[in-house]
Amino acid sequence: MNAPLSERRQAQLAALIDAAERRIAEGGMASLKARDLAADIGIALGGLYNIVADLDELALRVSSRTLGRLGEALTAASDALPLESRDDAVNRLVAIAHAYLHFARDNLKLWRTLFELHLAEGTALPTWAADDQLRLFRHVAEPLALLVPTMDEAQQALAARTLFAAVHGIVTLGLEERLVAVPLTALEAQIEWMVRATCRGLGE
Amino acid sequence: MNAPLSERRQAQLAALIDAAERRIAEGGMASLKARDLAADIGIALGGLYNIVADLDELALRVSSRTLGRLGEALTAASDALPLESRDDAVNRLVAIAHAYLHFARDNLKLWRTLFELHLAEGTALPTWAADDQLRLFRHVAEPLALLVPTMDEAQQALAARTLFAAVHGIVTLGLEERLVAVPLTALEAQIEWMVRATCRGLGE
DNA sequence: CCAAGATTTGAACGCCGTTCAAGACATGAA
DNA sequence: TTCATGTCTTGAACGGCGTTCAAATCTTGG
Repeated sequence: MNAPLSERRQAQLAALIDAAERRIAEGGMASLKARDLAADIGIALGGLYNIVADLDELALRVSSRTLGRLGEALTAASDALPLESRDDAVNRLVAIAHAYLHFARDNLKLWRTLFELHLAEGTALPTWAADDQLRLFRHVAEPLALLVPTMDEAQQALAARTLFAAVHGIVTLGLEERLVAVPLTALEAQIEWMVRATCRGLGE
Repeated sequence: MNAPLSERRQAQLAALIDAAERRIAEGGMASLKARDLAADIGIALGGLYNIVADLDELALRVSSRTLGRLGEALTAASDALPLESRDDAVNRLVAIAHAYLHFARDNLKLWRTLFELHLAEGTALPTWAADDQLRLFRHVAEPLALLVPTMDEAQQALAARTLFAAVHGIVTLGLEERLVAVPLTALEAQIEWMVRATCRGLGE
């Protein structure tokens, strides 16, 4: 075992993130235990802190990976559709919203940890993590721009954010199993209804 | 100190919830520590578990109180407005949404703990807690019923839930300080825009 | 082959929620 | 009043957690 240091570290980091991702997918963020992870990748307990500053950083790295996969899912949903007419734009927004719902459902625990990261009060999140978030909004902003060409860019960004947030809220409550369960198809219908209504409202 | 047991217990429970509420309002759910709370109300550490089964139950009781206050805030916002025409109904929905935003902002940490309760996998939440949630949806359902009188009750309930969820999502992302800050007035405008657009969409 | 530096190790620390044997206390009968 | 009995309260102790750091182990250039 004598690969160059940095390479070895890189491999250890990747293995660690893999293990953490598996653990979170299985049992949520609450099951991210230092001792388990160290055992998973075959190092001593203290060794974790040579790879990663603390478990929060690790959760953040897993989240970044999850955000990446989410972005791919939204891209796949977008690219399948044309974007020429206003109708196309609306259909794309619906498709993106549906893709968001399905990603959240298929990656429930990982998706939830995206919003359970509580960075220690003072510290801001790394720029690479913030960038991932902005990329998501852009998925929405692109078709939206076609619907409201008169808005300036800041307004468009804000509108995209709002639409994203609304869909996010519906998905969040819809997948919250401590409330009355809503069938997936009903959830899809509600999301579509709400996106179309909002788009209609945009024109006025 | 010789009040009847149940009375004494009731007082201890109230004091405990008070202390927990103060702690959460100050530092979020993460600062709900058994030893601090025991000191706050002047009992021994172990004594907590005579009053409450565990800290989760305590967080739930604080949340119930918070939901109660939220309900009052929404009621106050509703009662200030007439409810006769369709326009009245829309205005009420906007007012309720705005009241929700302001409550969340003014009670940030307490409001957030409403959604951070992670009951141990298997156990369902007590009925008294579930009822509080349904009461909230009813605030939205009442004016909504006036807008869509043709829907049956189940459909109306679902629509109310969806509208509530959409507003909730906008508020959640809007108050998330790890993203770009959005001014309060902009948030209000976005919420109003989205509620009105949705209402317009309802008619079609 | 060795010395010096880098890396890994796991025992130990401090903090946490929760438990439970032991002590303090109240109550009613004698 | 005195004591026995049942109830409530106490805080030391337990097991588990994230994190640290002196010591052990490896790696490497001379």
